[in-house]
Amino acid sequence: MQPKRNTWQREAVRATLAEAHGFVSAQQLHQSLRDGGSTIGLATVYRNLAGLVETGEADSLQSPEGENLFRSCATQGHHHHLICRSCGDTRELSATVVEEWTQRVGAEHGFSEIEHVVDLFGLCARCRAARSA
Amino acid sequence: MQPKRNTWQREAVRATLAEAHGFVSAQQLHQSLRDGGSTIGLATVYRNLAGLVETGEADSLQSPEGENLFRSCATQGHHHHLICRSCGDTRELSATVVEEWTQRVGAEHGFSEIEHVVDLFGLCARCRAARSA
DNA sequence: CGTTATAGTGATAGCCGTTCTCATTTAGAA
DNA sequence: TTCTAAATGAGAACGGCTATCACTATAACG
Ligand SMILES: [Mn+2]
Ligand SMILES: [Mn+2]
Ligand SMILES: [Zn+2]
Ligand SMILES: [Zn+2]
Repeated sequence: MQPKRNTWQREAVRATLAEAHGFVSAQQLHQSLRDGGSTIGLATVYRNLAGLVETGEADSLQSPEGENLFRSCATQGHHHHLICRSCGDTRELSATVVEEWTQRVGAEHGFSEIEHVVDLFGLCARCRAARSA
Repeated sequence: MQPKRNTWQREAVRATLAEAHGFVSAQQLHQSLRDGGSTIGLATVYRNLAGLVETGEADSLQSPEGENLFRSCATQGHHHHLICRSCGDTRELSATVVEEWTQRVGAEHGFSEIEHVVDLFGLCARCRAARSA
């Protein structure tokens, strides 16, 4: 395995991702960085986000619209998310019942190498209040 | 609500979708139609697929690669899928435990209007056998 | 230290799935 | 049959993302 060099770009992506409240897109992150005066390129943001996902430092998921979103999660291992589709506020979830269900269903149908992505999108209490105001 | 006209294009999409074994993309469906001698346009395929999804005649989901896939499902109401990522073979699933978990987690965090998409991708027994052969 | 090999960067072109535009066609009511 | 607007389809446009490649700068090495 080739050594990973430490660049200020990667550190900037890491830091800005950590500051974000919820899941953000690569483009949003890039814009935040540029707004903060950085000259980082968009391709570099994509590359470093992919790298952070690979090492497990960041999580990624598809939005319902098909865009890839990223987050620096507190939980280390496999977990799920409850995400406010309005403000992006995110709660990390563990779901033993879902894991078990996945395994059982896969076995029942003779499937292996089951991949499951279970992320919930909803409207948080704060955003619901703001909407009805 | 404006009346829906019956076109041979819509019927062709419906029929070809019904013939497909598993989930297919709009482009795949378009290609199948053209291969069968149809002169239907790609935009029309997209439009009619969207229409069929709206009326519940077809299901749609995102592949892990982000492409939208469509299927004419036997089950009418809300359900989930177990899909072979190699041959596309699809099993329809009901998942009471997942529904309950979704509701409970949403309530616990004060979220409403929870949207959950739970589709499992795996490798079916037949494809697993073929791979090791 | 300075030198150097090369991983990393970034402007930009390209890719691919999807949607939009708009002139033309056609379903279906009258 | 006539008529109107829903539907179509070729192609342009869009948006997210990846590939390209000349250039930069990290960090190993002397
Ligand atoms: Mn899980
Ligand atoms: Mn469900
Ligand atoms: Zn919110
Ligand atoms: Zn299979």
